[in-house]
Amino acid sequence: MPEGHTIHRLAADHLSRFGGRAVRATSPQGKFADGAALVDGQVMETAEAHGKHLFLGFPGSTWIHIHLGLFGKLGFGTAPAPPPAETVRLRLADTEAYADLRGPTTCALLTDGDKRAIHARLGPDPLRGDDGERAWRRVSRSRSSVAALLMDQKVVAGVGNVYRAEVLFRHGIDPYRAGRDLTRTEWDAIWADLATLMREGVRNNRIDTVRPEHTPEAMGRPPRVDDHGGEVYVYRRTGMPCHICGGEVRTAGLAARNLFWCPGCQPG
DNA sequence: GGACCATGTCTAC
DNA sequence: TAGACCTGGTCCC
Repeated sequence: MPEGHTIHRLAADHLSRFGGRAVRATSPQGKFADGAALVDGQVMETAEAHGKHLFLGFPGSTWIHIHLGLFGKLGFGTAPAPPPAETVRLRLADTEAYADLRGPTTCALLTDGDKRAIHARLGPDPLRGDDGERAWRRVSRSRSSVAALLMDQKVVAGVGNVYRAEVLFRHGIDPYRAGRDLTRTEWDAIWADLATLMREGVRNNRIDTVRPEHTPEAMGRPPRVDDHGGEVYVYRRTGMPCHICGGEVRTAGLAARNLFWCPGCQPG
């Protein structure tokens, strides 16, 4: 269940295992059989990510485009690969390693032109070294809530429900505030923080957002591990006390997703 | 074994 | 905004 940091990590993982090497490609599940046959035996030349989209590059300007969606997973293993499960959409393998893709929203072949079109409809990505200027132009003109804007991939590519909730908490911003009511200073701080948090997410392969001074050890409280593997302030902590003010963390539906925030620390 | 939920996105109404 | 879609983990019977 991936946000942008996971996809950038996966791009790097593909490059380190398969970059410059010929790979066998198969689709045990069958839904990508034609695509797999076309790249089978080809050299993986590059791998890159933009937001939550992963692109694996093969000769002849041919790309495998992968979007994991909510359920998709990519798992790596060491050769020899075991018989694949029936749900594996795509298996890439060489003599050293294999990668199994399951449950993606998208796994398709693209031309260069197709790929450019995807980049064009995505907003700037903090993990691609983009600056926040283009995003600010949209945010500062929008009546939509900052919570909705952060999840809009045309505005910012790569942010998902966890980073949205956490970055707004870290900056004390009410998720329902309209984008056009943010100050430039607030937006710049959010953008810079996203870049820092997401880079750390790539490095650690998990989302941690709690500042050192707010860890349980620093605050003299019992240790805790949030059930998605990282340390967070509000994500999926509904009804629990806020680490900072002790008030109750709240949740609400916003555009078919769960929004989490602390009304005490993020006043409207 | 079944219901339900999830870090996502698209489409139809 | 509701429903669809792709999978797997957890909880409850």
